[in-house]
This record gives sequence, C-alpha cells and structure tokens, in this order.
Amino acid sequence: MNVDVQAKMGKTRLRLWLKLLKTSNAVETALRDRLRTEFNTTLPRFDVMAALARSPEALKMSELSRRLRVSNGNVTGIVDRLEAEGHAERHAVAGDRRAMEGRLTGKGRAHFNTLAVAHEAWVNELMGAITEAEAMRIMEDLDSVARDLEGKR
Amino acid sequence: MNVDVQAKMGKTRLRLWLKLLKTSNAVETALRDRLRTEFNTTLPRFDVMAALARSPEALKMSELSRRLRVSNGNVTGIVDRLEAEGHAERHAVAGDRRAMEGRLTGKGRAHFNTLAVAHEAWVNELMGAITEAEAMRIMEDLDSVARDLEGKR
DNA sequence: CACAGATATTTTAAGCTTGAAGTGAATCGG
DNA sequence: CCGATTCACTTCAAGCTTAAAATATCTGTG
Repeated sequence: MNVDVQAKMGKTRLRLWLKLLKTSNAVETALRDRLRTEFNTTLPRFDVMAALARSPEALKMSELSRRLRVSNGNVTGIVDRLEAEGHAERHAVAGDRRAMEGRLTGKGRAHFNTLAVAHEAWVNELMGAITEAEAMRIMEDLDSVARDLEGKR
Repeated sequence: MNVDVQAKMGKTRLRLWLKLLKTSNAVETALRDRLRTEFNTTLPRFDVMAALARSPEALKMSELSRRLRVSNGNVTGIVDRLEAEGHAERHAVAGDRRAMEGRLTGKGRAHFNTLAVAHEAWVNELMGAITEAEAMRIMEDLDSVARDLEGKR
C-alpha cells in the first residue's frame, strides 16, 4: 500500500474513533441522566449490581474488579455506597480471612430488576436508528478491534 | 413487526451497546495510559488543547464548554491546570467584563503538535483491525444514531 | 435611571476513577 | 517453623465530572 493511501486510512480511522467516542458518550450521558433523575442512582452502581445479579454466587471484591475492569479501590467505594443504600452486603469468605464477598440484598435484587428493565428499554430507544443487520455487522467489526486490543494487554 | 421479533431486536441493540461501550472504553483507556506514561498529561487536557489549537481565535470559557460538551465548571478546572503547566493562558475579553478567553501559549502549541502526531498514530494502531470500507459504513450507521440523539436534546 | 432577568464564570459538594501506599493474611522455599 | 513474597483489600492523593449555588456583569423594559 502506498504512502498516500496509508495516510488517508489513518485519517479515516481517526474520524471513526472520534465518531465512536462521540456516539458512545452521548448514549452513556443519556443513560446516566435517566438513572439519576428517575432512580437516583448511577451507572457504576448499576454495573456492580448487574454483575452481582448475574452471578448465582456472591462475588469476591477482586472478582468484581476483574469482571468490571476497574481498580480494586474503585470497587471498594462503590460497594460501600451500595451497602449504605441497603442494596448490597459484604460478608467474610470462609477459609480466607483476607477476602470479602459481596451480594445483593433482597431489596437490592428487586431494585435491580426494575432498573434492568428500564435500562434495556432506554438502550433500545437510544439506539433505535440501528437495524438488526447493521447491529450484527458493527458487532463483528468491533469484535475484531476488541480481539486485537485483548492481545495487546 | 410481531412481539417476538421486537424483543429479539431489543436484545440485539443491548448487546451492540455493551460491545460499543466495551470497545470504546478499551481504546480510551489505552489512549489515557499512553498520554499519562509518555507525556505526563491527560485526555481532558488534550481535548481542551485540541479545541484551542483548532481555533484561529482565542475561545471563551463558555465556548470551550459548548464545543467539548462538558460543564462550565469542568472547563474552569482543566484550564486552571493547563495554565499552571504554562500550556494555556487566560485573558479578559474586551467589552465584556464577565468573560474570559483562553488560548495556547507558544509552549502549549508546540507541545500539542507533538501530542497530536502521537495520538493519531495510536488511534490508527488501536483501530488497525478496521478497514476503510468498514470504517465508512460504521460511521454512517453511527451518524444515524447521533442525529437521532441530537433531536432528543 | 432602576431593576428584573439573563449570562459568564467560578466555587462547592459529591461521586467516580486511578495508581500507589498501607495492612493483614496466606503461601512457599528452606 | 520462619522469613520473604504474594495476595486481597482498603486507604489515600490527585484529577475529572456534574449539578447547583454564588458572584459579577450585562441587557432590556418601564
């Protein structure tokens, strides 16, 4: 590939990145706004609740951190707040006095079910301009990027 | 469209959103890491410098806020730090004593030129799995989402 | 002119996020 | 068994982000 074509490709990828960023920020901002105004909660709290709700077992702090790809200290703070709200609880792990497990409370589970329904509807609305076929194709393309990045880590 | 097909579409859009978010977070995290370790700076500072560098004129704080789609208070803090680094400067706006304009210093402009070259190369590398044709198509699809969201605001 | 409302910016409080330091506990090699 | 290392988690400092309150200024209306 000659130099001109390479340069043009680079510019196209930069434009794509900027558009990807703009779009995902716009959707994310809308979701954050709605979680705040309609349910008085936040996206990080929703994410932690989703991870806990999805798992049949309680999850160790480090496991939450790994699944959500955020730092340990971050998980500590978010679970602190969920605990203060009565939506999650920590307990010691039998056999390892260093570790703590988190799980949703009954109240937390009920709350999350409400949130999850609203969240799915919102996403469906916000991404309404995308058809099934477009979605499938974009996911394939993004997968190739994700796999690529996975390798770099 | 029947109810089953609608439900399936909703799930597909949700999956697309999660993948979009995951991919853009992965790219963004890589860019943040490199800005930090290689240039001791941050993405918000880069964004403000890019806005200032792109504009032939100095920009008012509120204009920066509008272009970057972040709050006024946020811009205040980021410009504070750029000023402390000697990369930007504020000055009063003639004719409106409420307003402040920001611009890059000579040092800031030189620094930004270095950053911008590295940034474009990084994006090109991180998004290397996407071809020109794929990029064009995804941009079109995302445009329809962005236009849709634009209307909602 | 007075003054009500709009505008431009900064400040503040709260939360999210990270990397790094700190604490206590487990594990492993000798 | 003991010391070094690793591991799980929390704490800390710094920065980013927002919404809301506070300041100061401007503008239009009577």
